[in-house]
Amino acid sequence: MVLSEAIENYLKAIYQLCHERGRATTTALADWLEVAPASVSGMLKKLSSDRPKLVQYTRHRGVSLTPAGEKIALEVIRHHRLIEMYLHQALGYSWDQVHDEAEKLEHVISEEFEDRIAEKLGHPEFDPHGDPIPTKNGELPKLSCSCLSTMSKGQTGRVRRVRNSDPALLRYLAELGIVPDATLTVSERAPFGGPLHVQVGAEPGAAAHALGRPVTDQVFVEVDGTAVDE
Amino acid sequence: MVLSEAIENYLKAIYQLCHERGRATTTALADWLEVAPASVSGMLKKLSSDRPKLVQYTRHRGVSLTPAGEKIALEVIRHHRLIEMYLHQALGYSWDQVHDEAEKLEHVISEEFEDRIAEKLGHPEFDPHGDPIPTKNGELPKLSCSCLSTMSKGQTGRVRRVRNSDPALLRYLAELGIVPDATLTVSERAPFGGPLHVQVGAEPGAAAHALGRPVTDQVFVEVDGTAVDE
DNA sequence: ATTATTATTTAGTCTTACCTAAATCAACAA
DNA sequence: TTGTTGATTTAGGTAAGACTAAATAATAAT
Ligand SMILES: [Mn+2]
Ligand SMILES: [Mn+2]
Ligand SMILES: [Mn+2]
Ligand SMILES: [Mn+2]
Repeated sequence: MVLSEAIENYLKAIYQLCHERGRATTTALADWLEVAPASVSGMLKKLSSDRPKLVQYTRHRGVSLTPAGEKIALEVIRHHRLIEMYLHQALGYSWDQVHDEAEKLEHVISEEFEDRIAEKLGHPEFDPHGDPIPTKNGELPKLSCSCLSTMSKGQTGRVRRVRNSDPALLRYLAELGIVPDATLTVSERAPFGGPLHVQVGAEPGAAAHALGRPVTDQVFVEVDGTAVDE
Repeated sequence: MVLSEAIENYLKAIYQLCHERGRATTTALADWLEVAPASVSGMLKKLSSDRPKLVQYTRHRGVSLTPAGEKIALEVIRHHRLIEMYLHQALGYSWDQVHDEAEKLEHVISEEFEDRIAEKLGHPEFDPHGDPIPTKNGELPKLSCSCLSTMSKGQTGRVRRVRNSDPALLRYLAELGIVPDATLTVSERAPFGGPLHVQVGAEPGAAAHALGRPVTDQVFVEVDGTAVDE
């Protein structure tokens, strides 16, 4: 069963939408994949009538993945994130460059290639943006963290994940040192949705950066003292 | 101007056929690409009427590349051979595994990727089979060597290139140590197209391997003393 | 309970790249 | 010169996967 690039992208998109927004609708898929809604309808009809059944679809009611479909989606996501990590670590790509390249490569590499880069990287659990890399049997490392936008003054934490959105934003964050594993402290929080002031690094004297909501929404932090201590 | 995978494969095939057999005919292309001759006719008609013109084609008369077409063919070949080399050197693929993976990857990697792996490899001139890697401006390192089948008893030389054909044959040759840069001596030559006895390595006492014509036809050697000395 | 709006599907086309079967061309021998 | 034959092209068709425009269903507003 060899799937087209288009189908792999649909399965991946359905997976992501279901997990990030609870459900995958025709329009949301059309937006995500940058095709016309009518094209999505057509593809969903085809996918749900194909066997083995990869998606569960009822007209006007959105779509979800069957276990078989989810397995494939996770394989493609594993390819994507492993490739991103490899480009970053082994070939020196910056984290804002890796996505587009991975988007193409994910569909053409062999299992051999996947295994060898995973090996070279020491079987990483996360990609350069902090997104978890599914294992070969489709398990996802859990990561528990909260959005930087929700942190309050005085809280400290460690950056776990940055949403892989606009390359320019990623470059900006990298400049500030806001990358996975960095330590953050919220030193100030302006009222009425005003900017958040954030210190990067462990030193208490570090300069604070003022970050607006569009930025803090993209950053996820594991806040210190979240787990009960002692 | 972004070309489909199919078109890139046609251009590459036309290039290779013209250089290895003098001309590219419809049937030869159909064989090479494993499609029906009718499909080749259709594609050649399309390619030769597209602009910019990548091929020069007259019905019943074969096809050749225009300078623009040759430029693209060489870019794809550069991709292919660099990728083969990278898979071999950086990821530990054996030389019989690299071709199929490269055949897919060559169409999807970016210039960035090309540049970075070329850099990592130290801008190699040859791929794992000894095929020359075109430079970024489309120049091909020359390699002057002759087929092992044509060598006579007592001649010594250095393996330069092995035709990238059957993976099983490549594995066999690797076992014998017949890989680019190896030193060979023809110790015996049976008459009437009989096997060639070949010693691998520089030591005079090395065991000789008997190789049949189908094997020796695939191996190319730079024979010692070919150039006038003193 | 209607009406207006938005989301989604259906209908009808298009492009790319392949296929088979039938027609035609080119080259060579009789 | 005229067949014969192998190579090649044309004709007609399929399958993906996209699109636009028109129809319909679902949802929200009156
Ligand atoms: Mn993709
Ligand atoms: Mn990522
Ligand atoms: Mn190819
Ligand atoms: Mn090669």
